Amino acid sequence: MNKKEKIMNAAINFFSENGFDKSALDDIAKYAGVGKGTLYLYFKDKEDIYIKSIKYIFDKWIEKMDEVIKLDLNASEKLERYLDVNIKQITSNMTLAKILMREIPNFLLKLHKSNKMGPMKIYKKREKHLNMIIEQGINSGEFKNVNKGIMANIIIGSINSYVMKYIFHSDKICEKDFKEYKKIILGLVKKEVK
Amino acid sequence: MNKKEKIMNAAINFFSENGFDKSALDDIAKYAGVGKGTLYLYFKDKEDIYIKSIKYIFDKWIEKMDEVIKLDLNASEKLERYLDVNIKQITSNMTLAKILMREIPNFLLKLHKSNKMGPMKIYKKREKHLNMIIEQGINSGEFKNVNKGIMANIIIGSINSYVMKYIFHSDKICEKDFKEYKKIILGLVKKEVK
Amino acid sequence: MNKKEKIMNAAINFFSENGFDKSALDDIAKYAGVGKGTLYLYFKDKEDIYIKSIKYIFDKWIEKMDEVIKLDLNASEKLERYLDVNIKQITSNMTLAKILMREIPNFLLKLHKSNKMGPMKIYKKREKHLNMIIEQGINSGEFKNVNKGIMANIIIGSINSYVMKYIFHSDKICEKDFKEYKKIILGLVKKEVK
Amino acid sequence: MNKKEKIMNAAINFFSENGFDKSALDDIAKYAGVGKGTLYLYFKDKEDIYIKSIKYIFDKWIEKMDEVIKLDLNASEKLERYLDVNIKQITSNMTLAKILMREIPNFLLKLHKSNKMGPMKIYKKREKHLNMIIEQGINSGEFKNVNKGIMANIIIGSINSYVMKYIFHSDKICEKDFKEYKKIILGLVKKEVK
DNA sequence: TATGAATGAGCTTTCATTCAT
DNA sequence: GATGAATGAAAGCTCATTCAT
Repeated sequence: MNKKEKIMNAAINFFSENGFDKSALDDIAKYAGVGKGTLYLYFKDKEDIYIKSIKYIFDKWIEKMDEVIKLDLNASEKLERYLDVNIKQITSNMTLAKILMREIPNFLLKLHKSNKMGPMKIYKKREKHLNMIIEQGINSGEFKNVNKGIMANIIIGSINSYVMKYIFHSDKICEKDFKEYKKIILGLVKKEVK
Repeated sequence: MNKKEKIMNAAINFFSENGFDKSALDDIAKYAGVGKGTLYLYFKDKEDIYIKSIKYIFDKWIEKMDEVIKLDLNASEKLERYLDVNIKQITSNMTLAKILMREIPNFLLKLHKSNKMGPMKIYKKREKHLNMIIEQGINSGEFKNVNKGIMANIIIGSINSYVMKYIFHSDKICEKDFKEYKKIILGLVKKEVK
Repeated sequence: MNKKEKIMNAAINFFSENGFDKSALDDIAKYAGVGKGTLYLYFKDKEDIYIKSIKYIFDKWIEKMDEVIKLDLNASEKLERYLDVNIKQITSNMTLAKILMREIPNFLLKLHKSNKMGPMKIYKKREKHLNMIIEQGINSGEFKNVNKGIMANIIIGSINSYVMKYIFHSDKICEKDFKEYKKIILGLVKKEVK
Repeated sequence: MNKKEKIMNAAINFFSENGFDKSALDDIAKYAGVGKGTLYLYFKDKEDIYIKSIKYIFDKWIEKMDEVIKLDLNASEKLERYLDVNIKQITSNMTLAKILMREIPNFLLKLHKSNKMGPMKIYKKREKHLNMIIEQGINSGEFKNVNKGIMANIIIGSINSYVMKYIFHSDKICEKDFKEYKKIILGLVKKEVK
């Protein structure tokens, strides 16, 4: 892991735990094992560390999702795997969960305010992925002819809800619940079998 | 409007726009038309203003939702009205939308950290409401026998997704989209008609 | 002395001794007997403290010069008194001397760079004063018909030179020297007596 | 130009424009085309670069003045040429002008504070030169029997005033003004002709 | 000899909180 | 109750200097 990555890892650690303003560069530097001045060799300022770090962890996550999309599976299997990757990944990693829940909205509003919506495209990835899966399912006749955009948003929203639940009741989330959840989501899109 | 309310209104205004840390008590006091010291007569500290203000706006919103719940309607009509109240209210009020999107998660994580989960019950209200509506639908035979908890979460998540979309593309959100959205949500729970 | 003046006095003390950048607001606040934050109640930022403080001491000095100008004296006497006020005042006050020597040029270049030349008019006061005295002398027939502007500049330059000498050899500057100096300056402008 | 000179040239460039504290060694090294560490092979620290650079440009300038002193001219011609060298040189080179106006005083106070007055002798050169010219004039009967030291200081001061005027009103300074100025300075020392 | 990545002391500035009035 | 002047801890950021290469 090079120095830039060390810094981003440290940053993510504090940002996810305390949010942007309550995270001190002093702590991030110490945790990363570098001098405070070193941060400024790799990043322009605190916001730059924040944005690049969020994007960094997001990109790693998106990679995993992209892999699923490329698999040679039918739409139902793919959607199931996709939910696995999303929920399992997130709920096995409190940091990612907190980022998703608090920092992403904060991050988007920040970008929105400063008109730097470029990086926001990372956020649209999930929407795009789900659109692709649903389209595949419709074309292959597996899925009902639902409105892709709206359905994608419903699924994303449900993932987020699930994550939020996890953060506050992580003990009560179990494999059985998750199976039930997946079954319902699949039920939303799959054609009824007579 | 008494002084405490004036302060909370001012607070909401800044918190929703700039978040907790970027909102200055100086501005809040000025906007509320009271002295800075006065804030401390009504609230313990900044966080107390934050928590009470979020709760305040939330409660007013919950009241509206409670009204719907009490109406003498069948489950489908009630769910539709409930979505109306949620989406219409939120998307006609950017402040509320931003609170929902950014401050609520932040707020919950804050409470979670400081072990003051008491106020969090306000957040469970929507879950409870939806549970009630779905239960009514199931009992009356209108709705399929879905898992209430999971379905409630899916619906809440979809509302949140919808709000986020609104914040970033408020121009593109139209009545037609909303109708389609409602039809789909209702489709999730209603029994098929032969 | 009110708080703003206390701060400016403290500021002048450090700025004259160490220059702008080597003067710490921490020290200025401590010396002034106020909290660091208090500086920002009375001034916008460090540069504002600097500019206002320089202007402050300059203005007090200009007042003294203005008094001389208003005296009912002939031009020779007035010029002599003017040199007294300039040299005596400066050389009895190392702070003023250092301000004149280092901070004023620095100050002017700063203003020049930031295009805020408004306050520079304070610097033109001496030029104006001398122009007035010389004009009076010419009109009354006491002085030769010299070029006022150039002569005023020569006199100002000579004062500055004198001050610089003082800073580095304050021990060697004596009353006798000063008398000689004044005689020469007066000799530059006064008509020869047959 | 060797590396040391390259560095001093770069240094002068920044010091004259921004002063000591606002000039970054980073920029100086880059401008000089050497590594930042290299600065420390040739100089002890930033102040050393500053002092040696000022001295360097000063020495080059003094050389020019020395040449005039050595010329086989009468005192009046020499003084005129001396003013030419001073004013023309300075006012054709904003860098030199700014050094003279701001950095020299700063430089001298710095040296004075750290008791390293050795290099200050460079500053006395002009005084010495003028003393020599005036002495020559007095001895040859061209000049009045003025106090050399004081007269030298008056002339130096007038040059400085002239330079300051130039920096702020460089457009308005013209050949005609300069001629008038020289005539007056010469008038100060030359014997009246019946 | 030459480098530039790395450092951390030191700076300015902000702002929640206090308290005398 | 109501105020706002005063505070100082805490933060982000800069940059002269070092040192492994």
